[in-house]
Amino acid sequence: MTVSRALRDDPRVSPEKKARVRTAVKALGYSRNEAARNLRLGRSGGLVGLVVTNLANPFYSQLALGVEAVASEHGMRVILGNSGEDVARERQLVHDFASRRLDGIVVVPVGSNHRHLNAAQQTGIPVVLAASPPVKLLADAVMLDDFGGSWEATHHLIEAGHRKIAFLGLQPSTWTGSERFRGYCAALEEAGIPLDERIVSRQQRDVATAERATLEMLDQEDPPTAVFAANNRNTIGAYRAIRGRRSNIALAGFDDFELADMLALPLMVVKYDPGELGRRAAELLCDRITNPQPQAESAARRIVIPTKLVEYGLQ
Amino acid sequence: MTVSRALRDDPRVSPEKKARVRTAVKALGYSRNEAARNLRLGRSGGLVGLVVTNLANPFYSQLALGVEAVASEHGMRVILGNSGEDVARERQLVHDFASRRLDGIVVVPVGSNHRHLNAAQQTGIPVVLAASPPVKLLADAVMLDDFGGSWEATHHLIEAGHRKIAFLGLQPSTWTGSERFRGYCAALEEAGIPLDERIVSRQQRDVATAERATLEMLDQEDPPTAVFAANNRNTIGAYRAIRGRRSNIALAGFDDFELADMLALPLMVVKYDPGELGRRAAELLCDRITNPQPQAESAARRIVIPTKLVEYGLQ
DNA sequence: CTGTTAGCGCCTTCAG
DNA sequence: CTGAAGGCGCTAACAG
Repeated sequence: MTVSRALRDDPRVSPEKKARVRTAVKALGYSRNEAARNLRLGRSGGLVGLVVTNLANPFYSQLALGVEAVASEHGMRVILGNSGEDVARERQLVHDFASRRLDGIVVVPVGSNHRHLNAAQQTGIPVVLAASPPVKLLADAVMLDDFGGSWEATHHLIEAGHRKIAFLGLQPSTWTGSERFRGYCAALEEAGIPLDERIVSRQQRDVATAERATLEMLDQEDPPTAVFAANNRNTIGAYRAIRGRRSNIALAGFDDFELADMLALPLMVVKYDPGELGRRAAELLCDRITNPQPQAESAARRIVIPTKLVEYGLQ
Repeated sequence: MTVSRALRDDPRVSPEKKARVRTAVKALGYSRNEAARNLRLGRSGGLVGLVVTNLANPFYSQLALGVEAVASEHGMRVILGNSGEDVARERQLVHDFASRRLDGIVVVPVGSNHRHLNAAQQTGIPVVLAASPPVKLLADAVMLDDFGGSWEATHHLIEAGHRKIAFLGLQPSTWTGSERFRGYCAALEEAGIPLDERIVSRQQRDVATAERATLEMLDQEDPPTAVFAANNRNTIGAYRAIRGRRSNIALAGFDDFELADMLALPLMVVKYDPGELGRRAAELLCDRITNPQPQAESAARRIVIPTKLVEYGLQ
């Protein structure tokens, strides 16, 4: 008992006894069981969970770095979960995090069904979404200007004279997949260009499939003169295809990426700071953790990270 | 009690009752407190710590992904710590992990002083090093063939006729910084080429400084005809410099990276799988966790990941 | 098949 | 200033 008190620096223990405790602790190699302590104190160990779909994608690793940085500033650590684009795995991770009684969770959701997040939230754990707004859920979220960025890039291609602009995208069921396509469609519509389904492909999740999809389009009898790719995987896949075919059609893509400015063909990207996405999400989360409020009373917050169109010239 | 049993799938509970429990659990949003469970079972929370220097570098994010994957297979989660190349922060992270009683720690150490790891190990937590061997420490480690890879790349440049080959590297105090330089030196020595300190620069940790260092070399009166860069940051920095100057000197670098094969100048890289590094490290760690042995009795294990020289042609 | 007892390591509360 | 009692949420071992 006295040791317990000494270790947490209780003023009721005399300084000399504290010193004796310290030396004994060091000699015996004792260290307090934080898990038991936290159980008794009814609090969790200063841990936040982070669920991303694919850490190998620089977008997510930069986001993770941002979350880690802010969490660290608040004295918290981050538990990492990689869902690998698998909804079941995401659900499992969130459930695991909830039963570990983490202090909060940041999720970049795979799909559009967020019921499993609801369950976690019900247990009193704050949840913040990144890159996608909550569905049937009252939760804070940090998002990108998906629509605006896509619209701007497509609009720019149109202004440059293109009328046959292909779209390479993520699955329509995802928020970003849908919003970025919507931005593309809106820009076409404003210019009076009808949507041509033959040059729209929306199922690519990696570079290889994006490259294949682009090659198929290039091989059509009436190929596009430009491509808008909805994320960095699609942009890089499209670049590989275009470059491989020695084609010189224009390319624009959502997401900036390393070496984008050093490629052999000009490229336009919708740029933003993925780290900022992570930082803002972690800030919202830490705020919820330190100022817990009844869900009903406080409205869910939304933060939108702006995007910027950047043109990389010929290197 | 019955719920407790049902949840852990005890055969003594009837299937139909289990079903009732499941629905009730779902309805109430209950989830078992893993901390309390672990406390009772006398085991720790199934968490391993991972300390990396910079998650924004794809090398580390791929490594982290590998660690996460293997840890997951073993039913463990990963706590992430980004040291940001700061030794003090690394020490702090390791100490924090130790007092949280994690089941194990994977560290990519910043410096060459590993005393703080010793302290963690003393508390009975297995430690595995990645990318660098332990110093004054009995611990498992997974490493790259730093020397061999660097030797091979430099040797290849020499065989191509180069005699003035610059070296761009990490700080000499780090293991990789030292080993990769040693490989470079050995290849030069075998070819009877004296080391020219004017074209050796060993302090670059990021792309910007690497680019600057390369530019300085290119501006020398007797510039190198080739560059060997000791990691992906230096290679990309060197590429930017060379391309920016419209120079066409040869470039080789340790680490493969995305789009390396799509650049406008040919490039040679020392390729290996960073994910494999993480996976093997996590495997060693999980083995230590499941088969705990007195330190003294079991020798520290070493795994070396092979490298392969790859030439990317002109795109 | 289900309930009771006891205790994991710690801390709060109340006596000494 | 220090100790004893009780309990955080869970489960192994033993009844019933």
